[in-house]
Amino acid sequence: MVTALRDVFRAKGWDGASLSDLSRATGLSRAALYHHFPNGKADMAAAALDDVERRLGAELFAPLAGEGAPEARFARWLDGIAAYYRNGDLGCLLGALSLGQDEHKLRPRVEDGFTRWIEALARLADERGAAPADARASAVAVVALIQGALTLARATSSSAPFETALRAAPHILFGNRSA
Amino acid sequence: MVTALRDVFRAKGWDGASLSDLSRATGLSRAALYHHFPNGKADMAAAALDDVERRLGAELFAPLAGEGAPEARFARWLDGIAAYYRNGDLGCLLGALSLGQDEHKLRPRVEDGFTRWIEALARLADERGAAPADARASAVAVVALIQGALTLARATSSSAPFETALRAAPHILFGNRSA
DNA sequence: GTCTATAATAGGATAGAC
DNA sequence: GTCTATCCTATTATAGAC
Repeated sequence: MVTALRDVFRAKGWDGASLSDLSRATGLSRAALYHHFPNGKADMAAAALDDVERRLGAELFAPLAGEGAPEARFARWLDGIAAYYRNGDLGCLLGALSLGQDEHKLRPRVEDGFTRWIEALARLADERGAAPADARASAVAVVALIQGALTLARATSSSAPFETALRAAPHILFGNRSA
Repeated sequence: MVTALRDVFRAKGWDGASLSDLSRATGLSRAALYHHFPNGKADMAAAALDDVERRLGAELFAPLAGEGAPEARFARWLDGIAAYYRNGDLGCLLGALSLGQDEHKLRPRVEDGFTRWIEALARLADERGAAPADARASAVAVVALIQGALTLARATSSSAPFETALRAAPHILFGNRSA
């Protein structure tokens, strides 16, 4: 059920995801949703964030910090990313929730999610011997690249930008970029 | 007036931008807005797209195709981009409108806008001698990078990701990346 | 051209039956 | 736990005065 909610937020964002949408996706009435999530949409989005964090943490970010060459781990991670986003057909929950509701409670969680992505990738670049500042800059660039590629994929109804971005990612994370 | 509308869409996206928001930003009543834009929000967003296309076309993309070394033109373009997005404080209209309203009339225009960005940058990489496919891939990566950096900047309330992305952009567009 | 007033609808949320 | 029914508010849109 949470995955159904999650997918609505991924596809429509905070403002676009109405209770009717969420009700339809889950097969539950609006009132029934309030039984599971007393605070309404905010609780549903929080549950979706929980689900994504738990799932991606276990399947993608744990192996990323495992053993083997950094390049090989990153390549596996990219494969996982491609699968999770279905080659660009699905959006990113963090990105979708970053627009809208100005003052809401989810903001820190979204920010935190992005920070974790960046730190995990920065560690990888760091292992390869990059200077800390360069490692972080490369990691930021890779996360931005993937986020933007999902935006382009959605806007153009094509998976091509996403695939292009994933191919470029290793060069950006590990490539020799001075300053 | 159109720039006020534009900025609301940039900040809140299609779903988040209500007529009340647009009315407040312009200082006009909702009814007065309908006088200028008979079809409501859709017309306002279209006018915002017109404004952005005209403005960026003249100030950024025309000089990009001008004379001088590609690297220098690209550097000036990046300066213009930084100014237009106020170092990441403002969002991208295309990106903001890419989420929401499933079937609406603006979709082709958003797609077209992104396509023009990509083609302009691809020409630049092409001038530098990149193979056509590589030039296009690099251009896609740069547009995605900038888009994603704006998402990160908004999510983290920091201009740092945006500035990092702009520094990385020349290496991605012109750097030696083999396939 | 802009306003006030108003309609019609959708969204968010709650009450209470089962 | 899930439903129907309901409420309140916000949103989109229109009518008509000035």
